[in-house]
Amino acid sequence: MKKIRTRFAPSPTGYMHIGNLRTALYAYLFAKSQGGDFILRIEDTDRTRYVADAVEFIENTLAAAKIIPDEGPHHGGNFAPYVQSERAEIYKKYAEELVEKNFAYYEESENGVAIRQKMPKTGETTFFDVLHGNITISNSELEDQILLKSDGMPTYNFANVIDDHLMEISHIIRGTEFITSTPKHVLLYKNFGWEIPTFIHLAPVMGKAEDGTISKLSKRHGATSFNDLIEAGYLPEAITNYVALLGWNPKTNQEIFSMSELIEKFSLEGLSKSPAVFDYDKLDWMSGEYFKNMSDEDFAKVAEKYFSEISDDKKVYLASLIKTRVKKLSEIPDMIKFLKILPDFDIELFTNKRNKITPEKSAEIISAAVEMLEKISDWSFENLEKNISSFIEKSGLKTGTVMWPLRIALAMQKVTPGGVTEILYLLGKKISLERLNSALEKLN
RNA sequence: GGCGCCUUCGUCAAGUGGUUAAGACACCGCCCUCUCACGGCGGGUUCAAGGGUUCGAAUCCCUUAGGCGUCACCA
Repeated sequence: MKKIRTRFAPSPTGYMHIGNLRTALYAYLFAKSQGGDFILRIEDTDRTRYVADAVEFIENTLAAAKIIPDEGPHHGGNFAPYVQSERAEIYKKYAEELVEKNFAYYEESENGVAIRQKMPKTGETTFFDVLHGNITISNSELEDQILLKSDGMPTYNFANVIDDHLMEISHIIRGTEFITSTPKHVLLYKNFGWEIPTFIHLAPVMGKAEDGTISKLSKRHGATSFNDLIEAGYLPEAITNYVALLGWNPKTNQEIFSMSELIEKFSLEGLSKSPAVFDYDKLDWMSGEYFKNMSDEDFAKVAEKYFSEISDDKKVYLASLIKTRVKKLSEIPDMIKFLKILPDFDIELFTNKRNKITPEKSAEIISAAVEMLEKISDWSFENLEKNISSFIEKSGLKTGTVMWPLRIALAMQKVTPGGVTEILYLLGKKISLERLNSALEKLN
């Protein structure tokens, strides 16, 4: 059997749209699942759109997503070069061959000489697409397209055919926007007498705007590039996992997949031919699943830059509290800000109906708690827990009734990651007592 | 506008003539609980519309509507 070879052929724009990333992922997964090769090829034939370092950017992004090309600009391979601007001579040769065969012709204009493909005026062209079946388009819809521009560079429609053939690409996986230009490509393959590869045109990734309208995912929908998402604090693995399921389903109820599981389970049959809306809620959930499944140590490492104000010996402990409460890393600073800076005193917070708490009652409880806490020298979490529970027991009050005013005094906010004991431990004895005493003063 | 593609819960989706139309996210309720989370249990909401074919249609055919794409010396 012929070796499966797929390619990802982006133009170097310095931006990795999530739809492009998904295309690359599927091409990669398909090749790898079949024991084939995945090729990265840069389509930079439009010299006016040159972006510095864009090739490195693409390579780095793929690497972060764990999509590793077998061949590419910096990966080597038997079909180099993998950058189209470096292959100009090749396209020129084939374009001239087409002119000789009378399938193309020269055209003069003020820009210089270009070569156009001669399209049949009648009949129709049919090609097979794995997702859509046979697609037929009348040749009368086709124009004599430019093959070689007057600057000597090929157009996309020409270069991709030459390269896909020369690089022995077996399956072309790309977006639906190329469906209508595929007959032109097919005609080219026929003109050369080349074998036609298998086409798989993927449905686009859509975005939902605030007003509910749905359109192709774009910047108006917020973070829409892989890098935007990383910046927002999602794990690359979570993004890849989510994106893989956006348009492909494994026919089981499994949702969490490692890259190797993805490769193992991937098949073309699971690909969906209708557009899929990118759902940030579900990405959040999946991201949370990844965090929860991490060890405290690993989470602390990944959240390192957001933990900068916490002393090293407490980072892993903090991680254990945060990892079940976070969907993206960028939420961490707001969540733990109170550890460093106590929000302004607000007496309203000391009133809580459910726990039957009033500012007056709070003062009593805090005062007694301060007395108890001052005597504690072993400020470990376990010891704090022990002392606090016996303190509550002796008081005859309900746990919530005692904890509420303490939490408010310590954090000055109703919601905290972790309970009062956790906060006491994180804050340390000195600061804890300072905050408690300060609240007491203001309450009296 | 021509041509092409698409259409099952709000979203991702299973489903290929006979099912109570899975599952997940989100949402709601309950339990757990010192707050918020986590975890557990439960709930509502779906076959775009209209015609056929058939004993029987989400599944097959036709029409309509809507969405998207494409008509470049961009990719």
